[in-house]
Amino acid sequence: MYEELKYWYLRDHKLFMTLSMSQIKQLCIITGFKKAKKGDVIYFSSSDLPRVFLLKKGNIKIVSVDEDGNETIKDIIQKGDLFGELELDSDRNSNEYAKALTDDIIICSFLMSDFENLLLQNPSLALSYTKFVGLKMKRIKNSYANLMSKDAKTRLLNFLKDWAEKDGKKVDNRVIIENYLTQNDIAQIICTSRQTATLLLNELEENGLMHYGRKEIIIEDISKL
Amino acid sequence: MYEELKYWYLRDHKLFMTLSMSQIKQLCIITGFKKAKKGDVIYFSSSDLPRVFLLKKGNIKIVSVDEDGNETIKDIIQKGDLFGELELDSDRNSNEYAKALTDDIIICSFLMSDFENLLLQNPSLALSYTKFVGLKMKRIKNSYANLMSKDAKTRLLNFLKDWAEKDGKKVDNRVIIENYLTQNDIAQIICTSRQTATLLLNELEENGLMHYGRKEIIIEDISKL
DNA sequence: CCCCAAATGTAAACTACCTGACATTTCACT
DNA sequence: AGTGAAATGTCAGGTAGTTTACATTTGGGG
Repeated sequence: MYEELKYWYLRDHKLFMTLSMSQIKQLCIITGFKKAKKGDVIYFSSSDLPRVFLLKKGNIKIVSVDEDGNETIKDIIQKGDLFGELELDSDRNSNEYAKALTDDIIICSFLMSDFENLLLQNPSLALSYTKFVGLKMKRIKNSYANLMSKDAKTRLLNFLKDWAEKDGKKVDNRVIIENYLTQNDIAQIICTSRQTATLLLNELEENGLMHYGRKEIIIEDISKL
Repeated sequence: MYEELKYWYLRDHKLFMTLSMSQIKQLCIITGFKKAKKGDVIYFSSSDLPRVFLLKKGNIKIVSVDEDGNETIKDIIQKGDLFGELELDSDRNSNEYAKALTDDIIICSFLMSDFENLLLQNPSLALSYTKFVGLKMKRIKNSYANLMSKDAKTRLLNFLKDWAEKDGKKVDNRVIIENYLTQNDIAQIICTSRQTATLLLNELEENGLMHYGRKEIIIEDISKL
């Protein structure tokens, strides 16, 4: 039954819905089933075989450290997201690691080579996957354009709107987001200093546009952001 | 013979090398064969069916215009590059256009729907294509990290090294690049103002590290950049 | 060959943001 | 219940880079 559960976790993802049970079993996910809790550093053991990961529950951030020791948040992964070597082209020299942002993390994983084989046998899956990667690329390109040309305030606003849409519970125009990010995290995501982020958040608060709390974020009127 | 030429242009690309001639013909490239010269604005007729493009000769830039009218260079496309709706997911609302940077541009194109069908019939092509898109994504991610955390000077240096590697003729440590970018273009690519770019380029010139000319760029010692 | 628009050069004023340096608050854990 | 580390709040000083505003040079088209 426990075994079955693992397969189910994969099957549950819309990318894999069209696969038969035997095909899912091919992905040989036996070794790839992990739990973690808040603050845990999760992976990128460069010794290991390259893998693709699927986050079933919780939220994690992908952090990369450059030669100067600067930490950059590369990505926020949410429930249902695939991550890891999506490029299907492993170069493990990148200095990245993942960190759990919430308790109760569940991650499935499978070997890239198994996944590639499956793609070869299943063209429509390959096409879906290609579109999926493409979509991801499009998102990156957008946030990219956003970061470059706008000032910190606009970037924060855009990020909040984005977050609210992806993760918030909306009642009329009031949105409540379960918060798993510190102000420092937010600052890193929108590429500014912690101080500036704090300043801007407080400014929004004074204007009655939102409330930042450690547990949740309340946006009074999303349309006014 | 002219017809044959078109097929050849496609076949010549390593992504399509494994295809049979009949498969290539499936791509129905008849309508997609364009020439252009410097300064020409090339495409993104949103009325048209979504296409994938292949640049056979020359250099072009993809420019996007945001609501404030700011122009951002999204990409520089070089000979052999695929571009356009690589995401296989057309949303044509984006305000993008392509502009020829050199004379003597040759572009092939094919319909996305044809391409998708081909991918479905040819899983190994699908896999190659996915890897190809993945690689592109990785590059974008890198330049992204680069742009955010470094100052303008470092960004310029990185761009120059990159350019030299992709496009330069190297003799020992001396690299000559055929220049198709104005200083303004360079400024936009590294996300700074034209003035700053000019300043930095002249600084490099004074230090004897490189020479910027409208026709060519000479880097005296690439290892010293 | 000349002209003009585009590309390049230069400089001062201004500003958004970063850095560093704290004080204060919160919350997880003993 | 208390405490220490992490998160948040606040402020002054410094600066990289933008903006504005012009002057100069270049090269392609008539």
